[in-house]
Amino acid sequence: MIRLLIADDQALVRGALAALLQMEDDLEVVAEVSRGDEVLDAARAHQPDVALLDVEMPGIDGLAAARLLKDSLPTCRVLMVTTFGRPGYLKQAMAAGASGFVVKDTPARALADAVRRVHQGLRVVDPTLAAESLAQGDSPLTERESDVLQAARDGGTVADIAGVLFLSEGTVRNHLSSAIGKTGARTRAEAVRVAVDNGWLLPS
Amino acid sequence: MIRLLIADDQALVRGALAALLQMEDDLEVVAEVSRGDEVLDAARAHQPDVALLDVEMPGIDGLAAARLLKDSLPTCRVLMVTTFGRPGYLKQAMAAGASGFVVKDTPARALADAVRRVHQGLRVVDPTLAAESLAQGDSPLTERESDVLQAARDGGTVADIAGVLFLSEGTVRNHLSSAIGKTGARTRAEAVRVAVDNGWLLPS
DNA sequence: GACGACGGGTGACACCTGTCATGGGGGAGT
DNA sequence: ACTCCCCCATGACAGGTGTCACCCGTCGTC
Repeated sequence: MIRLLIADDQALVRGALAALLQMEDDLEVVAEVSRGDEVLDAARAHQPDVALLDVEMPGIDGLAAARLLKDSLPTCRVLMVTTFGRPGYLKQAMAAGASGFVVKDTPARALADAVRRVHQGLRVVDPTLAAESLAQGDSPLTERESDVLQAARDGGTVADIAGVLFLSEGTVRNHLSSAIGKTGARTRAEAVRVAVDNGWLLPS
Repeated sequence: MIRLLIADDQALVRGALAALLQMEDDLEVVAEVSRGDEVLDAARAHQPDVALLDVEMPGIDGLAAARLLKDSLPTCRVLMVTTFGRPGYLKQAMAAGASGFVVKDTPARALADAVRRVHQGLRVVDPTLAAESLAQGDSPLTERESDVLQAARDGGTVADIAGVLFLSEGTVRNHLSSAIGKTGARTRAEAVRVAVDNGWLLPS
């Protein structure tokens, strides 16, 4: 019996996923949580063998949750199950200690197999996503450039960003200009879009 | 036996949803599709009593699919099941002839009930969402303003937008300015964010 | 030690944006 | 007819934005 923990903020998806996996004879869902910051406590209480984590979650995101989980319960394998196949997420997930990375657009039967493979200690990665991830490489953005883009996400002005990050407006403009150049964009908004699509920015 | 059609682009969610509903004795999933433009054909072939449609789908979005479905198979009830609780989506869904609107963040047990209620001819609407929808009212944007915001979504310049919409740059700026004023934003990007959050723009 | 990459800053400049005034044309309601 | 609203357009203007050159200090590396 493989003991499972499921973390997803959408109750319907979470329940449906549980129903799907519960149908397998060798799988058993022992815990369900809806927030990233509930993962650790639930895992400690129910000692799952495999944790299925969504990336987008309230509280803390799935990647941070995976890190905490790996720190606290090293024997528990982590399988990321996410909506968006952003290549950057895969890298971050693997760096966070995840054993697998599956997009929600995979055949339903494959999930149970993925869970079993992960439980055996194998790595499971969506092949097309892995190719994309390797093809494009790491994020070209420096930490500060990412911060600035992150702050520019909801459409604030340079002054707003400077206020949030406690920077001079000129510095913000410089970082933005650099980020725009590196992303191949021609506008700040375009640069944000590119960075988000590639998973170079934090989730949420 | 209530015959169901499930339309969702994420294979995992679709399968899991089917598994969840299949567990009910009075429900039967007769068709699953992953694209909006496959809904009509599948419905004609399998004659479902209730169609569960996601809003975000490749091909055509769930709202357009609901319209087609209502035109072609009036006896088939439509229940929208979506990720994002954008108040504007609810209005559009109801206008498209949907009988119900459920967010994916509802308890799993409630879905089967919703399906049964819809099948009986009742309307099912998320209460908190209905309140929001009523509170904020319709989109204040004119058609052209929505078009311009839609075109501005991926961060293009005024010239780009003007090129796509075959408008003068000045006109684009005017529409943008008007949209910014109506949304209470202070930047084009902010206006886009507000409009998207409220469901005033088309999905995708 | 020299070098380069990064973070932070300033100043200047061309260009883009957002706003406003103003105009014309068309459709809907009174 | 008159009014109101929407759409399209033009011109002008202040302010925001993107780019560049140049500066400093720090840190890791060769």
